[in-house]
Amino acid sequence: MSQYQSDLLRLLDERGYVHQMTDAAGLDALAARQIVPGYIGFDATAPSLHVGSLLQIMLLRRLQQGGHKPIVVMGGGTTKIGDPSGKDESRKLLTADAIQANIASIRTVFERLLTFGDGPTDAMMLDNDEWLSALGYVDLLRDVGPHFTVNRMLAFDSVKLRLDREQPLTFLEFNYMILQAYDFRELALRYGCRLQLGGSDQWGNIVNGIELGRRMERIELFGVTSPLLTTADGGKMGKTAAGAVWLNEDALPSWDFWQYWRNTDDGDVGRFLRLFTDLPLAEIERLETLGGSEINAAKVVLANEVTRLCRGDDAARTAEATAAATFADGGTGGDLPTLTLPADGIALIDALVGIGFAASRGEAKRLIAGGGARIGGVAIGDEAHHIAGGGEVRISAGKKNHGVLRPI
RNA sequence: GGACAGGUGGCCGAGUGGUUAAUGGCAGCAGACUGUAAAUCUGCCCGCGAGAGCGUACGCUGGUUCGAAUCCAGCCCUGUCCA
Repeated sequence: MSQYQSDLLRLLDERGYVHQMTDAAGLDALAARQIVPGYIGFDATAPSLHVGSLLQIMLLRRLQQGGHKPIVVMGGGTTKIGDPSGKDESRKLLTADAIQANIASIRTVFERLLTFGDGPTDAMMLDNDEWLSALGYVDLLRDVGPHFTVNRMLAFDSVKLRLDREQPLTFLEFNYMILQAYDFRELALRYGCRLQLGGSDQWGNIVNGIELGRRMERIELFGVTSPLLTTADGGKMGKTAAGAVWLNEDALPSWDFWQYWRNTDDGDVGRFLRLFTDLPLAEIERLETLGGSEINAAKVVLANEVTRLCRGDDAARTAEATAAATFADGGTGGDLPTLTLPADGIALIDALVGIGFAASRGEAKRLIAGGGARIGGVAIGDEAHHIAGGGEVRISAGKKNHGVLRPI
């Protein structure tokens, strides 16, 4: 396994980050010899990335830990286009202002996971709009166009999928891969970037960039892709009752974030510990051998570590304390969602909606009818139930969603 | 520009005048079992309403009809082929 020379490849390999790699020996030699600037591109379509992107961010973190320079490329320019990969619908186009606001918001998470600065291995964040916007169409066609054949572009999965499904693929989107390849070349010229990382769905795009670099500039570039992360039951990562699991705290409370990790499938625990935490491998190996219900201890460690990385120490500690109070003692912890309880009480339905456990009154009723609504741990089957005011009340929807009604 | 096919609930996909708020699958939520896991089984799954019911909904606009997702017309969008 670890016949690699470089710390970087050894690190990536032993923690399970590598799906495919171009010229492993070449990259290994390079990384052993010099600081390798490497980049990953991120979307700027929303004000926060979600856990699906965390693996990529961790790749950059490992790059830095391995003594190299991570470059975060925000797709300000490419977001104006939309990557057709893996999507079967075109994305909505965003205004420049919205994109800039998104980038600023996303940056806050990167600052927790990477060390930014001016040093040789400090991270930097760029916006590809910087060079893409300045491109002249004719120049681009002349310089880059000859290096792409439509034949090959049509063979790409991202394109083929759309065509096979008889779904529209606009020319705008078709050009995405060209611009991404151009990014790599541009980063190589500007910053000596030699490596692009990404999810396995980016393999084609990455290889394009490598080829473009070689053909236009005769630079040798490298690519590494990480495995597509699915949960043990085959689903995509990153969905909860409330929707996507956002990395930004203002998009998803840390309590919910912590809970997401706490509820990891048994079969994913070891893998996730390796990928998403800095725990030493020996420690992880010990944790993943825990059997039966003991594996819950490992899940708590996972939740704590990931929350600590993404949200900070306090967030992790509060969430853990809340979980202990809520689940182990059946009480209420500080992190639970709260709703003020008026002096004359509140209808159960309104409380469920108000605290966010039901999206509509109808949904709240169904929850009650299904036996999922609890007050102080006791299931309430009466839709018209009224919660009396006065003291603090614990309200639950199902076994996992708990909240507190607190008198004013 | 022409011919043909198509646009249905988060997604896929049935439905071609009435018992259709619309079969089925996926995703999601809840219950049982458990370990805040998985698998399995059960229920739920547009909104409002205690309820009878009401309001919205099958690309858009208008029409035919007692009654339309279903028929007609125009428009918009997509695909395939032709020019």
